This record gives sequence, C-alpha cells and structure tokens, in this order.
Amino acid sequence: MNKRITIKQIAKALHVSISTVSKALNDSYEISEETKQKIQQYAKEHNYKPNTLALSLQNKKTKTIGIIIPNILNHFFAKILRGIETVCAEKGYNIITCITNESYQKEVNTMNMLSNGTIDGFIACLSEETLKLQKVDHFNDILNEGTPIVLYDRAHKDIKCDKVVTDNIKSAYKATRFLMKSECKNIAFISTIESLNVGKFRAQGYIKALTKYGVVPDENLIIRLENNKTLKERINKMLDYKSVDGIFTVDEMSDAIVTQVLNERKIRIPEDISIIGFTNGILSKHGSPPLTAVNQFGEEIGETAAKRLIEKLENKVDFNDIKTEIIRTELIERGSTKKMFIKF
Amino acid sequence: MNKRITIKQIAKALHVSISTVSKALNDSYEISEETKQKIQQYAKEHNYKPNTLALSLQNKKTKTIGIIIPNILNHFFAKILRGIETVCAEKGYNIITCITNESYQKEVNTMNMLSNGTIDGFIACLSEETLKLQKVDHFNDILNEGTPIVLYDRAHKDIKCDKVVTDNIKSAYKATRFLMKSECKNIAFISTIESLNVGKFRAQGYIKALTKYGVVPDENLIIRLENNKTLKERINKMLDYKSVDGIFTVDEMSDAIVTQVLNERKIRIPEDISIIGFTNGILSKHGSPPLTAVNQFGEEIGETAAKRLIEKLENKVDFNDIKTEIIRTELIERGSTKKMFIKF
DNA sequence: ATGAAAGCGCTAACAA
DNA sequence: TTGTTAGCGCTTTCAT
Repeated sequence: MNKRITIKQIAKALHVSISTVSKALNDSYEISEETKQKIQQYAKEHNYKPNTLALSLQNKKTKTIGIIIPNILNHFFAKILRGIETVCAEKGYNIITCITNESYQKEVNTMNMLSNGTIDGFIACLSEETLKLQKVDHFNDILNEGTPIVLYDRAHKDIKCDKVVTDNIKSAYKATRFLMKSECKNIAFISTIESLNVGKFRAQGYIKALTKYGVVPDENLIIRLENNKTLKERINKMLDYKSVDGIFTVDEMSDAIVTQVLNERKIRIPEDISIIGFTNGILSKHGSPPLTAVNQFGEEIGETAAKRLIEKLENKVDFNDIKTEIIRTELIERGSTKKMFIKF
Repeated sequence: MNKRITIKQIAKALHVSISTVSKALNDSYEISEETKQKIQQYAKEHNYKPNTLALSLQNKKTKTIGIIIPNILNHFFAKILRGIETVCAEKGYNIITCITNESYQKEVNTMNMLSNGTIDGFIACLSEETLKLQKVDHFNDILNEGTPIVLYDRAHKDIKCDKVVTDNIKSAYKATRFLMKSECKNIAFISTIESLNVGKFRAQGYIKALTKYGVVPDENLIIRLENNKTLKERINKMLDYKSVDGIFTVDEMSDAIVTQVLNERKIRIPEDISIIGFTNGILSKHGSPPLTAVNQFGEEIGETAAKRLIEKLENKVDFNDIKTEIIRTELIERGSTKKMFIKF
C-alpha cells in the first residue's frame, strides 16, 4: 500500500520547511530553481496529490456544483445532465449529482446537506411534489445564504434566481398548428404531467392554437392527467366518442400508450391519425413509425444552466443580476404525421 | 444576505469558548443542560450548519463516493446510477458523478482528480476506449493508495478489486436457446459492441448454445461490429443471403436498426422473424411489437455495487477481501418472439 | 462544567 | 531564498 503523502512529509524528508514545499510545488518565484527541482521531483516520485479538501477549506471554494435531478431515468434529464457535465468538466468543476425521485422531502434534505460548504452552487429542477405543494422556501433560504442557484426546466415564480427553461406554450402552439396544417380536423391533447407547470403550459399552447384558427376546443378531446393509471381507458373512451385524426401527446409516456392503443385498434399512423410528441427521446427516434416531435435540446439547456452558474461563481456577473433564458425547440418531422399541405 | 455562521461566531456571541460550543452542539455530557440549551437555540435561530469540509478534513472521511459512468444517455447506466444513488442516500453518502463519454483520458483525469481526499471510494465502469487500449494502471494505482473501487458491468481481469457483473455468456446462451426452442432454424447474431468484453461474451454464449444443440454457427449470420456505421447494409446483405428466422441482438442500437430494416422489407415480427434483445431498455418495453429481451436489473447492479463499497468503507470487510458478484438476468417474453413449443 | 491548545492539509503574510 | 506563524472550521485531549 502506497498511502498518499502530504506536504508535511515531503518537508520532513527533504529537511526544508512546510511553506518552502508549498511554494515550490506552486512554482513560486521565491524559491530557488534547485530546491524547486528537488521538491517537485520528490513529489512526483511519491505520487503527491494536493488534498482538495484542505484547499477548499482555505479558499472557501470547492469548485464543485450540486445538481438536483428529479428522475435520472427520464431521458430528457439525462441529456440535461450530460450538457451540465460537459461544461463543468471543461471549466474544471466537479458535480455532485442528487436524485430526488420527485420527492419534496428528499429535495429539501439533500439541498440542505450540500449547502454547507460542500458545493459552491446549485443547478436544480423542482420535484413534482414540490411543485404540487408549492413549497419553495428551501430554495430562497439557500439563496439568502449567498449560494447561487440556477433552475432548469421546471421553475417557479417565487424563487428569485436564474432560470433556463423551454418555451412550452409556444412549442405546443406550433406543434398543434402543424397538425392543423396537415389537415387534421379533430385534434386531441393528451398529457400525464398535469401536475407540472410545463404540462399546463403545453395545454395552454394547444388551446391557443386551436382558438387562434377558429376551432373551439372540445373538452372530450382533452385528456389531462397527473399519471398514466387510467390513461388507456380514457383514450379508448375518447376514440369511441369521436373520430380523432390528430393527437398531440406532451410526454413520452402518453405517446407510448397512445401508440399501443392505436395499434390494438388497428388504426394506422399517420394515415388515420397523425401524432406529434414532445421531448424527442429515444422512443421518438426509434419507434415505428418514428415520431414527429418537439425536440427540446436537453444538452443545450444543461450547458446554458452550467455556464450561467459558473459565471456567477466566478463573479463575472453580480449575484442579484437574475435572468431567465429560454431555450428554443424545433419540430422534427418524422413518419407519424402526414406531409403538410394547407397554407395558412 | 444571511451568511452562514461558524462555531467561532457562536462562541463569541455567547461569550463561551469554541470547544464549549462544539461540545454543546454535539450534545456532549460534559456540558451543562443550561449552556447546551442556550447554544443549541442560538445555533438553530441563526441557521447554523456544520461545515462538511472541515469535518471531512478532520475525520479523513468524506462520506462521498465517486461514480464513473461511461455514458449517461445509456438507459442501462441510468438505471445503475439510480440503484447506486438509492443505497448511498440511505446510508448517508453523497455521490459525485462523472461521465467519461467512453474516453480513456477523461477517465484517468477525473479519477486522479477525485482520489485526493474528495471521495472515499469509487464505483466505476471502464470506458470503451480503456477497454480497447487495455490500459488499467490508473485503477491499480488508486487501489494501491488504499482507495477502494467496485467495478460494475464492464470489468477487467487485471484490476484486483470487487466487481459486480452480469453473466453475459449464460444470458446469451439462454436467449439463443429460447429462439431455438421456438422453432427458429437460422438464428442470426448482431452486435455493435464488439469492442466491449461484454459484447464478446454474449457472442460466446450464442455460439455455445448453437453448438450445444448441434447447430454449426454460420459466419454469414454473425455480425460483430464496433459501431453501427455499416450495420444497415450488413443486415440487408445477410437477409439477402439466407432466410433468417430468428435474430439475437445484443445491444439496443442493433435492435432498433434491425427492426427498422425488417419494417422496410415488410418482414413481420414475429411471424417471419423472431427477435430477442438485450438490456431491456425503454425501446424494448414500448416498441411495437414490444421486444422479448434479456432483462439486466440495472438497479440491482447499482445497489449491489454501492452496498459492497460501503461495506469496505465502513471496514465491515477487509480491503483485500475481494469478490465478484454476478447479478442474475431474466428473459422477458413479449411480442417479438413466437410462443415456444419445442421441448428439448 | 468550561476552556486552551493542538492538529487535519494547506496557503499566505510576514520575518529572518 | 527560506522559515515561522496564523488561520480556514471543526474535534479532541488535556488542563483548569
């Protein structure tokens, strides 16, 4: 066993003082070339690595960022994490990743646990439960302590900090309009994320588009749930009720289940019904048929959030200079929608 | 701004010594109830949180674990991460997640960066490049420093540490046998992960099963690639060559592309060709038809690895007591294979 | 019951 | 050019 060596041990071995070693290792001009050589070589030979903890304690900076993720199995969040990681690695920051599993309590606990010197700042996304309970004091407490936070995707108006979000209303509006352009007359809306504000925004965009083009939203074609328990039966009921020819699903779960139901009922996509999804995860790309979907650029969201936080940490912008960045989306046309031909 | 408070400030404010405060906050029997009360209350009011860094420096323990993940967009790894996180959170450990993006250099850098007091141990998976280069010294160096490592999924025989892996040979054997049982005569093997040892093992299992039941492996039905660049054309060539009636795809990418090609050629699944996949990710469950697949229990792999590492960290087992744990798999029968009827 | 002091590994101001 | 010392926030031993 080749235990780690400290500056103190080097000093003793080489009969110099601790500070000489410290300076030599930091290549200080104060130290003679000769001594530097000697010390640096000894350090290398003995595989010396400075103890990050001690440095952090000294500098009051840890160069690590806490990442709060509601659910890592969600491909969208995985993409965001990748974006964050890329930027952080580039700029020399480590990340501590915490998964809240959509739980309020877990979110509060981990954030408190980390905001005591372990991390310099947070990049966080509210859990579903937090959003339901509307309790966001823990965020404001941490901000008050002087720890910067950047919120991504799911934000909350009562938290006064930087945010990086998607323009859900506009994206949903465009997706719905696309369906209308491709001659769909009865366009349904399906969501299992009604508990999230992003889910509500997408519904707003859908309704806005219909209304704008003179279609009165039909309650029976709108399914807004907080989970997918009763979804299958709701879809079947809806399809019995009216001959839908377009469906806008705003989360991947809805998309998967709709596709399944349509297959079961031998309804063809897109010949009988067109579908547009949201998020553009693995299922969209590789499903059959591949899904026309609103692509969210998760990596870009992550990168933007990380860049913003690091700016703050490095005092390139003032702590109280707060902004919300909106990341574009794009509609990726694939096989689940007909080629559009109506001009508006 | 409500800056964090230290023990020292409490001491000053309350006109007691630093050590009294420390003891009071730790509920020491040495301190009078009265003083304790006073100090604890003050601490609570001022939202005192002990500085983790200082504690770690003192204890030589950080209660955080470094997680090395080759690619977070891979759903299997995401599942493993979730398993790790669950156990770590339960036992009070934080995790620092690092993504290597399958790069050797990134793996070396991050592991070196963290193994200097930042983390107590590693849970790691070798990057593809590391596996190709067969350079694993960085792992052994870290082990030599006394930092425990648990390797998951992709391991390497030259690294002497705990491992948690899947029995790839056996799983592939069973999957292949299943295809044979369901009357497939010409079973193809498709892999785009030939660069990984797990990929090679799966091929071995496939060949073993064929051989065992008297089938001579046909080179033309075996596609072993290191990526998916030429996959589509290779599959088409193979299908032109011979009427395949069963395909064993050992990674999700292969599965997605095979399905696509079969759809294009109007070949029905499972009527014309049965498919079995590996890993059982999102695509398997929600594809159409849903894919019969070898399920890998990623969460269990993660949990097992985390438990093992924490045992080591808490000295429940000796550092040199090394073992390899093999996590079961199961074959999940879905719509991409015929109901089997041959008895062997 | 309370406090002084040393030390975890390191940096930096100051002294020699 | 090199060394001494104090201090980052905390625990712990040893006095008082």
